[in-house]
Formats: sequence, structure tokens, C-alpha cells
Amino acid sequence: MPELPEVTTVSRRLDSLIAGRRVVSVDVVTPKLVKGVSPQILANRLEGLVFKRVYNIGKFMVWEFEDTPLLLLSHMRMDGRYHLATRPEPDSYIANTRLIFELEDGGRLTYIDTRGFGTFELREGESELLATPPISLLAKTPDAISPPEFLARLARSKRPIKTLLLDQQCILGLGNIYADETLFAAKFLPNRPASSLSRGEVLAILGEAARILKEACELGGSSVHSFYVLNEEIGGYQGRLKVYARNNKPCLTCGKLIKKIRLGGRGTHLCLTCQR
DNA sequence: CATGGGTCCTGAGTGC
DNA sequence: TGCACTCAGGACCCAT
Repeated sequence: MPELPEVTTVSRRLDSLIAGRRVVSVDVVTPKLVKGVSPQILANRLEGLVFKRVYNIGKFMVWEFEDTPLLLLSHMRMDGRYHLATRPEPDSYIANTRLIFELEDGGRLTYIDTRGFGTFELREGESELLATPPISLLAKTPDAISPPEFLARLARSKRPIKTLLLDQQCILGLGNIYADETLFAAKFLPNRPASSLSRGEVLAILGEAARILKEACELGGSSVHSFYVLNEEIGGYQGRLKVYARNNKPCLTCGKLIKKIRLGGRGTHLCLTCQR
């Protein structure tokens, strides 16, 4: 579900809310979310630690703790979201709860994930985090990427440009919503072979991607289906979406109907008049 | 290496 | 109302 702006928003909110608070227990409700070590070991190693900082690298979340290099690395995949309760009622179970942090002050941080695709794993320190997959494989965000490298990558691929925009090893941060929005803004059809794009066209795509991600971050992300920033708050970028989830609605630029097609297994929204 | 397809899983929406 | 079917914001894994 969440793309870069959503993960950034959730990470910042979590950071401001839980820094300095101690974990007394970790309940791994769905064991398969834990990668690399057993759920019991992950829980044991986190119990007693104090949250220090939460931040994100692309769509991954990194959790730091006081007085230890140990890191928690997590990903919300499609449906993940967090709920923080100050004084949870005894019977306040939330459907599809997958993992729970019980806090020393009585608070409870719950990770909820309908399909249970999210992941949690440990890293022994920042050097290991950065040197091992998946983090070691990630590209840079559109504002920080090296244009020559990005151009070279696109030049040797005949795959649809949208498919490459979704590849986090090619460019970091876009998901299905913002890939469609970026290509509409840059006026290119999603199925254009990447290698058919000129240098100027590729730079235009980078510019629009950076602009859209920045705006969405500032507005707290989008909310299209079931996205919650934290505790049911709604992202402000939803009203800015021009093609995503607007199938059969008039294009805001030309008035022709927005089409929805399937590309690389993903629903893809576009305007046949505005995009070439 | 690049590529395309399958897979993890639950729930909402749609059409009959 | 019930049922079958499709689709959903992601990334990994595996053939080819």
C-alpha cells in the first residue's frame, strides 16, 4: 500500500510519538512476518529496549533504540498500518493485528496488515543495514538520483517505462499510484519502451517524479483505499490525484475519459490524449 | 543479466 | 441473498 510519501509520513509520526518510550514486550501474532530469525528471538531482543528514532529508506522503515546498535527493519507492503493507543481497553482487538509492542507507560503500538505481507527483521548495526539486501540494492530517490546512471539504465531496457519506475533498484520511492501520476504529469504513455525515451524526456520524468513525491510528502501522502497514516488520519494528497483511481472519469486537462489498462500485472491509469 | 509470471493473503466490489 | 470471480498502494522467487 504505502509508497514513499506514506512511509515517510508514518515514520515521522511514529518517531515523534514513541521516541524515549520503553518496550516491555513484543507479541508476534503472525510469526511468518518475521524474517531471518525466529519470532521468539526477535521479540526477546527487542524487549526492554527504548525507542530512539524511526526513519525510512525508501519504503522500508528503520527503528533505532537507545544504547544498542541493534536495528529493526520493517516493511508495510500493501496493507500495513500502525495504531498507537494510550490506554488500550482489554477487549480492543483490531482485526488483522500482526504484531504488538506493549510499552512501559501502558501504551500499545499495534501493527495491522490485512493480507499479512509486511515484514520485520533485525540488523546488528547501521553498517550491516546498508551493506546487506534489501537496503544495499536500493536506488536513490528521484531528487537524489544520478541522471547519467538512470539514463543508462533506461537505455538498455525495452520494458515499459512504468515497469522501471516501479523497480526500487532502478529508482526509489514510486509505487503504483505515483508511477501513474508521474507519467501523466510528464505526458508519456506507461507502455513506452524505456529505451525509446530521449535524454530530455527522461529528465522530465525525473523532475515530475521528484516534484510529486515532494508534494505528497508535504501533504502527508495519499489515501485511496484503506490507507491510514496513524490512528486513522487521512493523507492530504488524495485530492491531487489526476489519473489514479479515476477510471472512466474525465481527464482534468482535456476532458476525455481516463482509461485503465493492465501493465506488467498492475492496474494502470492514463489519458490517451494527453500522454504520448 | 534481463524478463515475465507466480506467489504470499484477506476483504471489498461486481455481476449473475 | 448467495456465490464465483476479480482486484488491491509491494517485493521476492524462480524459470527461461
